[in-house]
Formats: sequence, C-alpha cells, structure tokens
Amino acid sequence: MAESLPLPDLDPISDRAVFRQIADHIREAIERGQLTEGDRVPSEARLMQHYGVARMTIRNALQVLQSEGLTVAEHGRGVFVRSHPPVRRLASDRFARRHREQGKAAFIAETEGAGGKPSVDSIEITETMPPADIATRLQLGAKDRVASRSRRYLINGQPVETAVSYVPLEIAKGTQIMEPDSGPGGIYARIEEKGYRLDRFVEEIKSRMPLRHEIRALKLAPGVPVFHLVRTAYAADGTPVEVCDTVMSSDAYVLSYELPAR
Amino acid sequence: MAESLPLPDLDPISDRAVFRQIADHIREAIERGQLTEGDRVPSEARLMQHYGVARMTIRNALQVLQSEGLTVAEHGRGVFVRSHPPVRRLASDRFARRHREQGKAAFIAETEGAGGKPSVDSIEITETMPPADIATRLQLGAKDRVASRSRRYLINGQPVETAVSYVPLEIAKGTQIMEPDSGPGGIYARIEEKGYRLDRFVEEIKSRMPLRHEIRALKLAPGVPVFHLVRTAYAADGTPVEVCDTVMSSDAYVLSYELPAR
DNA sequence: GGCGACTACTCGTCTAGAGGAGTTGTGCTA
DNA sequence: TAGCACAACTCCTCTAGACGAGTAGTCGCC
Repeated sequence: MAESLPLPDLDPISDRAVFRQIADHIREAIERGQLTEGDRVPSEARLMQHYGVARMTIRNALQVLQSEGLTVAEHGRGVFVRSHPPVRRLASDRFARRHREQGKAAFIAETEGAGGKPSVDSIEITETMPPADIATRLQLGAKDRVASRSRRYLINGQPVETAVSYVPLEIAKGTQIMEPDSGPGGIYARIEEKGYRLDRFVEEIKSRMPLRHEIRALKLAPGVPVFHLVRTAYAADGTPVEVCDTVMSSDAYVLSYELPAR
Repeated sequence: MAESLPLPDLDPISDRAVFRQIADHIREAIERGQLTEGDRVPSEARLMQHYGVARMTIRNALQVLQSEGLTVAEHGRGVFVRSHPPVRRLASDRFARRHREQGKAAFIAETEGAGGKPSVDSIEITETMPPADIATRLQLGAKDRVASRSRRYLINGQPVETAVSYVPLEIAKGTQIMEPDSGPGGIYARIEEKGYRLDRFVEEIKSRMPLRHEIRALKLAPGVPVFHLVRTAYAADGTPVEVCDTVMSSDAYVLSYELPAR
C-alpha cells in the first residue's frame, strides 16, 4: 500500500467472503495499532486497486467496520478510525443528599468534578398524560396528569444524554419544578422541600441501538449503542415521586454502582 | 403489496435517499405493528417490483434495518422482524449473603426464580498472569498470579453471558475455586470460608457492539449490542478479592440497581 | 495579500446485470 | 407410504459501470 499500511492479500482458497476478508484485514490493522484513533483508512479507490475488486465489494467491507463502530466515513474526506472520547463515571452516590444540600444537581456536580464543562439544553416543561409505562411506575390512576421536564445534557458542547423527568402534578404544582430553572439542588431538592423525604432510587438499564431521533439528538456515530436508563425515586413511605427516562450515548459513559454484600 | 402490507410510494420530491425512504417505510410498518415479531418482510424481489428500483437499493434499505437491530435475514428463507425474547432482571440484591447461605449461586437462583432453566457451559480453570487492567483492580504486583474461571451461562439452552472470574492465587489455592464445581454458594462462599468477609461489590458497566468472538459465543443477532460488566468484590478490610469480567447479550438482560438516598 | 475558480480526490447513491447457496414444498418414484 | 429429485423461491456475493456532492489544495486574477 502506498500509504505504508501493509495490508495482506486475499486468501484465494478461503471460503470467507472477499468483503469480509478485507474488513478483517483493516480491523486487524486497527487492533494491532497500525491504524489508530483519527487515522485515515486507505480510500476506496486505493483499496480497489490493492485488492483488485469492484468498488461495491470495498464499500461492503467498509460498511462492516462502520456498523461495528470502528470507523466513521466523512463525505468528501475519507474514512477514519473512530476516536473513543474519555468516558465519564456515573458514580453510585450521585444522588446523595449531601450533594443536594450543597445546591448542585447531579449532572453538574459530576461533570465539573471530572473537569468537563456541563451544559443543559432544550428544556421543555409540559403538563401531560404520562405514557402508560411511566404511569404504572408512578402508580398513577388513568386520569392523573404529570409534569414532564425534558432536556438534553452536553459536556463541552457535545450532547451525551437526553432525559425526561415525570413528576405527579400534585407534587410539582406550584414549585420551581414547573420552571426551566428548577433551582438549587435540582428537582429532587424541590420534592424534598414539599415534604417527601427521598428514600431510595431504582435504576433499570437496557442497552440497545438508538432510534433515528436519538441518533440526531445525541449526534451518535454509526454503530454506537445507547444506554436506556429509567430511574424511579421513592419517598420514605414507598410512594414513587418521580420517574426519569434517559437515553445516554454509550460512548460517553461508564456506569458504576456499588452494592453492599449485606 | 400483494402481501397486504400497505407500503407507501416513494416521495419523488424528497431529497432523502431512496434506500432510506424505503427503510423508513418498513420501519414505520414495524413500529405501527403492521409487521410484528417473527413476521416476514416482503422479499427483495417484491420490494423491487413495488418501488421500481434496483436490487442493490432494496438491499441497502434492508441493511439499514438490520444494523438497527430491527430485522434478521435468514439465507434462503427471508427477512424477519426480530423477536425480543423476555428479558431477565439482574436484581441488585443478587449477591446478598442470604443467597450464598442457602447454597445457591446468583445466576442459578435468579434464573430459576424467573422460571427459566439455567445451565453453565465451557468451564475452564487456569492459573495465569492476569491482564493488566485486572491486575490493577486486584491491586496485584507484577508477578502475582491468579486463578481464572471462565464459563458461559445459558438460559433454556440459549447463551446469554460469558464470564471470567479472577481470584488471587493466594486465596484460591487449595479451595474448590480451582475445580469445575465450585461447591454450594459458588466462589463467593468459598472466599468467605477462607476468612475474607465480603463487604461490597462495585460494578462498572459499558455498552458496546460485540466483537466477533462474542457474536459467536453468545449467538448474537446482528445489531445487538452487549453489556460489558466488570465487578470487583471487596473484603471488609478493603482488599479486592475477586474481579469478574462478563459480557452479556443486551437482549437477555435488563440490569436493575437500587440506590439508597442517604 | 486576498479571494474566487478550478481541479483532484473523497464518499454517497443508484443501475443492471451475474452466478451461488440455503430452504421449502411438490410431485413422482420405488 | 416413504423417500428422493426437482423447481421455485429466498438471500448472498460480486462485477462494472454512472452521476452527484462535499472537501481541500492550487493557481491565477484583482
């Protein structure tokens, strides 16, 4: 290869499809470090020449790597090895009361702690009927309404998470929960001020490929899955007081939990 | 469509690529429930006829859906809407001491509780040098060796998880940890018998697309991401006594954690 | 020096074919 | 009736082109 990337030739005996063999070669170059983050993969034209195959065969190979999340194609520039930005921890004490008492919302505290610049975006507050699964989690009746707060979180300008919180209207009404700025300590602080002492949270985590609107909202590269996390907050008497439905770029997060051995 | 699936026509004005429009149509049919789990998507030939486009264009559209995890192609049979098998919870009390005292390993207890048939597979026990990140987590020196137990978990014969546990050799030596059957209550019970009272676990979760060997080992459908979970077990004095590195099909699991509000 | 046009290179989309291989049902044969 | 051969249908791989559109560097003009 003129670009000094030594790709092997095709194995004419193998019954592995040609485009897969080519994908294998490039993948191995990445795994061996011959191509690293941000490097450009040889162009389609070069690869066609090297392997002596049709363009569609090369494109199939590149498609494999892209859907594995190893590369990104940039129109007019080339195909590049994906960079894996430093990940951020979601510590399991992120909802500790002491943080609320210091007036910091979890996301802000956490991001600043990791040396990033947090920002929040697209805040929308509405009064609506909750989706059925949210209503179930909040133990609401068929006619009960909720306040929903949706927003998008960014670190250094890069979107990493979208979230929608649902709070029974009865609790949210007349508080700063209904306003874009939910005040010091965030909505959990407001809920506690209303007399509901928070007792525990339950988080349920799924992992899946993003839907189209999620790819847009989080500017996800192809082949990056998302965490879909639903957190329910319970008051001391066992009543659920909030459900937060969040979708996170799996690139940006390592989730961390501590479990007692009891 | 002869198959009674009413797909709209292409929008000749839209500047959205034809193959994307076609993917959109099929995706919407799935989302609206016109095509449900296990249903066959109209064949390439039918779609070519319906839309009046070339075969590669149809294949591109189907490729989009496949990489979104919505469909699976079966050679010689057709393209089918993926089924999402019932998911299983990983309750946050799965490592509670009471379970160990009842003699059940976490996986067995949990799966039977959910009405599934658990089995374990490919158990291999070796004495080796641990990978660097594992050594760090176990706070081992450069020459310390570990016992590694790798195995694969199945539910009703379907592989769902691979796991490798690393235990410092000093702890594992001479115990049932070195044998395929680690005895009642699993290796945590053995570690406690050796005098290390387990205090807490820390779990770190990433989500990513599977590597090739993981696709094979877990029989993953295309477009299914995996959870990569690393759990470290700490004794009461703060010493790490085990690290377990597991890769789970995101299809088979919803992870669930409970956090105190402290 | 600054700016715009041009050009070479990149990936994106699409066409129109080809042969291959796996699956399934039909219908004939033994 | 059991079993096998075959046909029809499916998706898989690959070729050889076409045009479009985004990017970036060069070069000449003002």
